[in-house]
Amino acid sequence: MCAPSSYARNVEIFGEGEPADYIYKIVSGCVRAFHTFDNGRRQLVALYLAGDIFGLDARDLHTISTEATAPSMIRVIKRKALMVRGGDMAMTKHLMDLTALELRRARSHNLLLLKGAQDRVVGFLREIAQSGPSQSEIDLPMTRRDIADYLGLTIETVSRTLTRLETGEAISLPNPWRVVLRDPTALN
Amino acid sequence: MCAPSSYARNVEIFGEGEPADYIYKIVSGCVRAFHTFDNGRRQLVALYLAGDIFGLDARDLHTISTEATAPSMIRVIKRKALMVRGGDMAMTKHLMDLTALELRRARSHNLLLLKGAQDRVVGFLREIAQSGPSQSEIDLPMTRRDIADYLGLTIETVSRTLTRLETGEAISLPNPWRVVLRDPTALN
DNA sequence: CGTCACATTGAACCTCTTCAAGCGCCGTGG
DNA sequence: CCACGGCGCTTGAAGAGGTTCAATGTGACG
Repeated sequence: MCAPSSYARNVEIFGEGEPADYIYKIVSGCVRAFHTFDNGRRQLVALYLAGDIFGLDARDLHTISTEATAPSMIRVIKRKALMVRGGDMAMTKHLMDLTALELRRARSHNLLLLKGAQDRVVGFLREIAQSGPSQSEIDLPMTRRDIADYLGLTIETVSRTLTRLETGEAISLPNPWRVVLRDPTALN
Repeated sequence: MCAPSSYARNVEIFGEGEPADYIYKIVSGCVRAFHTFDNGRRQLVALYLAGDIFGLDARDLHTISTEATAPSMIRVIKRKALMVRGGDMAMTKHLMDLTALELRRARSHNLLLLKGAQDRVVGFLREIAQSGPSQSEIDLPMTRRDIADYLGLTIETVSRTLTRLETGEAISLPNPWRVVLRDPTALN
């Protein structure tokens, strides 16, 4: 459709309240989707990785903001180019499936938010592992704050939980942005 | 489309894994949508009231179960009747808007789950108040367990929070299924 | 080499959960 | 008609898990 654009770390892709004229597909990198509260706190509602499509939540105005959490390549696609007059039914149906998928993801995220801190972190790791190329070597293209805001925890709890998993021989942390799953079954 | 059917309390409307051939519109009553875990615990992902439409989350198989929390009248509509061959674009677009709305609701529910117990209960009351006819008199067509499972709390905490709101003069509880908002502004 | 952003670690506090008991309502059956 | 039993709600006290506040550690970049 359109050549991918590149976004630097912490650069906004779209903001809450802006018209939703485009949808986005991540070629590489990572994007956070979040709400900002009055008190300055923010809550991530989703973390998108390579291959993910986002921007489908809105009817006409975006209800969330999005930023790159790491240098990213993102394909920007005009909505109107897809919903052509006369209607390509197959494409419309595909868009609806994608929205329904997004809904299921949001709900599975809900389930995660009701568990204890350890289960949340483990669930997060599984999530990221699935999206990545390797099942055992994960890299985290986001900060602890992003993870914490995504899981509804504090950065301290996330950090503590990761080190506890490491001392429990389940994972190892060569550096803060790299996780190696020692024993895939140990994440239970 | 079809005359509304009636469902008694705790009767299943559709179950996880069943084919998603229909969508549903509530005429009156209340429906819980939930996951059940291995340990028997369940988590409500949504509570639907009169006027709400549900069953849109699935591509082909339902990922959640639904039951009436109270005697309900529900209109059942065949999916195929809407997605007619050749395609009524306006209707398809409408379905997509509804799915996107559902996504936004799921996300706003996410936000609720990250707050303290009092904020969750208050948020829940506002939610129900908006769907009801009166802004100040709410009736709760579901049990404390439903509310607790919806908010990710225990029934004890829900109960305690409600009585604390009552002693704090914000609401009054003539009986367990009726809430009167004394001071709408006091819910802040 | 110093600074800044991010991550880690520790200790006190607070909220919600857990376990347990008691209450009120309503339908069933003697 | 009244007694009983079940179900749902309320209330209390002890315990666990996360948050908060504070200090330290570490790598990247000018």
